[in-house]
Amino acid sequence: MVEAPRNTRQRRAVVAILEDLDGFASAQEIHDILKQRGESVGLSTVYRSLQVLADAAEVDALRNDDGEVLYRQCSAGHHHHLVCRACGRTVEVEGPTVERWSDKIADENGFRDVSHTLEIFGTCANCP
Amino acid sequence: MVEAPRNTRQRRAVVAILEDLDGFASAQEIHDILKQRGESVGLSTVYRSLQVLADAAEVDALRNDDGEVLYRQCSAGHHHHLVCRACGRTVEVEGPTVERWSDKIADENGFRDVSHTLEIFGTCANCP
DNA sequence: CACGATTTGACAATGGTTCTCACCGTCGAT
DNA sequence: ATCGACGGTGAGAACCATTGTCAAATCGTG
Repeated sequence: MVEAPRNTRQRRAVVAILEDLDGFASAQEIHDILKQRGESVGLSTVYRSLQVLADAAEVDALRNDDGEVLYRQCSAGHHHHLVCRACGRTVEVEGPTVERWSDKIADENGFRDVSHTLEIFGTCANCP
Repeated sequence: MVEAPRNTRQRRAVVAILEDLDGFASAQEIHDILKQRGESVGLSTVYRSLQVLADAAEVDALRNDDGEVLYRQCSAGHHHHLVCRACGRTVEVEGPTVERWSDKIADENGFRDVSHTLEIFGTCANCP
């Protein structure tokens, strides 16, 4: 039997931020926002909470060009992201064609247990 | 007029390693291999050489799950990778459909300066 | 060869992330 | 309601890939 995670102020605060945010944000950004709101949470705790949430697939995680990990609360199910490099605004997109294509490629080359990563980056209309 | 890069022992050594290697390798791994071969090259120099090569699109770079950057000598032109999780064997693949799809998605959402990352992971026929 | 600009490399610095560990808070049991 | 075991917290240190520094070595042209 697995222990249920405890319901702490800190974890609730992190989840609340993720619910408010539109796009992807780094752990450090979330930490800063919490501080601004006066709901200070230790940086370690922010990292830990995000890891737990990501492991539970309650948030999506990806790396930007700088190698930073960004987190975002997303809808369930397999999807990809169109992410603004400047402001992090994110559009969830589906690509059934891509899924089929990647499965076919893998099959043709004798690969099994196939997964893939696909993210699209750009600058959104609101950013310079 | 841009200066041509100099032809130094160190840079030749790094390129030679990349030619020998089949799959992706990190800067640190390449540095270690150089040391083993007795062709010691400073770590900074390995990083710089790889950056230069990556900027010139002579090698491809991608990040593994741990955030390390991996490098590999690849054929010219835009392509993606089908990588074996177990042995690292890599197959270069093209996906013109995917390119068009991602451009279309980005355009429909008003994003510009679009780039994308796409890698396929699986277990190859030689691996259990 | 000589010279100047580039490159190198030992080392320090950076920065995101993880670890440590003593203290705290939660929550099931009493 | 309160207890107590144990997971959670947080300040700071540690970690580690990568980048910056700068004096000394090297390349290649004149």
